[in-house]
This record gives sequence, structure tokens and C-alpha cells, in this order.
Amino acid sequence: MSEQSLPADALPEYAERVLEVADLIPPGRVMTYGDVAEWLEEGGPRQVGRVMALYGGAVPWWRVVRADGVLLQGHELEALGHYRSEGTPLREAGRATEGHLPRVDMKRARWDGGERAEHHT
DNA sequence: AGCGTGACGAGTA
DNA sequence: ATACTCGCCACGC
Repeated sequence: MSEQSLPADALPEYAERVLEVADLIPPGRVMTYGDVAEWLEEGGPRQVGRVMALYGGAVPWWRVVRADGVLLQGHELEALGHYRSEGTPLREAGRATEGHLPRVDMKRARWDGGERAEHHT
């Protein structure tokens, strides 16, 4: 019989790949949705976002972020708690961003998924 | 089949 | 800093 739908206990292959990458991101670092898509060489940021929305609960979802470093809407405080606890570089709110939550400092926190030789500042 | 929507991204004003 | 446009692609109506 032709199986066009997936078994209930399995995730789509693409989703599994996304979650696998998310799981590889070290504490204190992040990857953007677009980064994950590029790493997989499949899909795009919106597809990665869809997977995270549906299945992200199974992995450290707070390590996959938007390219501008804005905290995930609806889970800002929870994400912030993780960032503070694992030392993720943050850009604290300044005068111009008064009333806003901090954002991830993408410059420092972005992880390219393969850099083994790193240099500090 | 068209259209709106989304845990996106880059560019422009 | 903001707002808006366009490109992207899978889903649901």
C-alpha cells in the first residue's frame, strides 16, 4: 500500500534535521533560523520557523533566534532566563530602547556550527 | 486555484 | 529607532 502520510510516531525528515541542528548549538550561543536553513542546505528561514513552532519544545528552542536578536514573542521571559543562566551575550536596553527587553548580541552569540578554531576579542 | 498567514531576512526610506 | 516592501515557501481555507 502506498504510504503518502508519515507514521504518527515519526517526524518529517526535514523537521528531524532542524531539531538535530538545534540540539547541536552549544549553551551560550545561538543560530538564526536562516543559519539553520543554510546549514541544512534545504528550505528557508520560514520553514525552520515552522518546524520550531511545531516541534521546538523537544530541543533548546531559545538557541534558535531571529536574525535581529529580538527575543521570541510570547516567550521573552523564559528565553531571557535561559540566556542569563547560560551566559549568552546580550545587548542590554539603553536609553533609546527603554522599556524593551534586552536582545541577543548576535555579533558575539552567533554560532556558525562548525568553527573549531576561535579567537577571542 | 487564489489568497492570507507565519517562532524569517534583507533592503530601503 | 521605526515602518514598509519584496522574496521566500509550506499550510489552511
